[in-house]
Amino acid sequence: MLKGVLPLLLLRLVSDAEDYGYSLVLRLQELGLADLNEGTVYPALSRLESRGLLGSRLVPSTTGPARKYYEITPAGAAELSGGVSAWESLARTVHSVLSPATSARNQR
Amino acid sequence: MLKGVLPLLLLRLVSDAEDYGYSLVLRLQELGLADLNEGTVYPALSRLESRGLLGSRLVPSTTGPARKYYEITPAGAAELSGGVSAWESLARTVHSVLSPATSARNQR
DNA sequence: CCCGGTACCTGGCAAAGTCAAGTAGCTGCC
DNA sequence: GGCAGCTACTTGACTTTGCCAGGTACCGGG
Repeated sequence: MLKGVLPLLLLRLVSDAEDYGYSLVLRLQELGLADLNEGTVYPALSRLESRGLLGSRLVPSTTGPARKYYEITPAGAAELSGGVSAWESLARTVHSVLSPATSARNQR
Repeated sequence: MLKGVLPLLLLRLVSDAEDYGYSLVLRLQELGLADLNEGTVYPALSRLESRGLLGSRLVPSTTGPARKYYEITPAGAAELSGGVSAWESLARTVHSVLSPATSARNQR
């Protein structure tokens, strides 16, 4: 399970430069999320769009059907930055619990 | 959302020393998971027990109803160690995607 | 002309967390 | 004695979200 960070990852990738679903799937797979499925990503993108965090436009491709490029909206950027801090905070907490005394001791 | 790390946190806390649900809720809240609810923790503990990762016994208390103490099983310990590496791997991946743009300035 | 790669969508499912409420033992206060 | 309030666990309905499977469709090459 991706534990709900997927939307965050998508926002982040798209915030660099607009991109389309299929490409995002491939990028995430290469980043180490090998068993990530299209059936997971596309709905996630749709949700983000319907929440107004992403915008999209169709662009014809010469190598296949039209691609749906997504770009981040201001609301999406806000969500992203809030989400990143939430994630960092959670990750720190989890790490401090999971890792034995060595690091748990001088964590804040 | 705690996104699936909760079982891991519980296994970890219990692996230190056996403990009961209510106490675990309080400990996790103090660790920074303030909006964590009993309704989240108790079912999570039950699931872990039904999967054979935790064992339990009832112990009468002088300050209220009997407490259900959980202790980790060998299977639970295995699950824990596997889960920790999975988490750390995921965390690393997520961090590497998220970090680049969120300038290093508001890191810890 | 069909196959394989590109590209998207959908519906049904299951796991896990949230919310809300309920049950019940215990202490202390009036 | 009764009630408030803390302790402690349980349960049910609901929602999100990821997983799986399948479907549609455009394209180039053998």
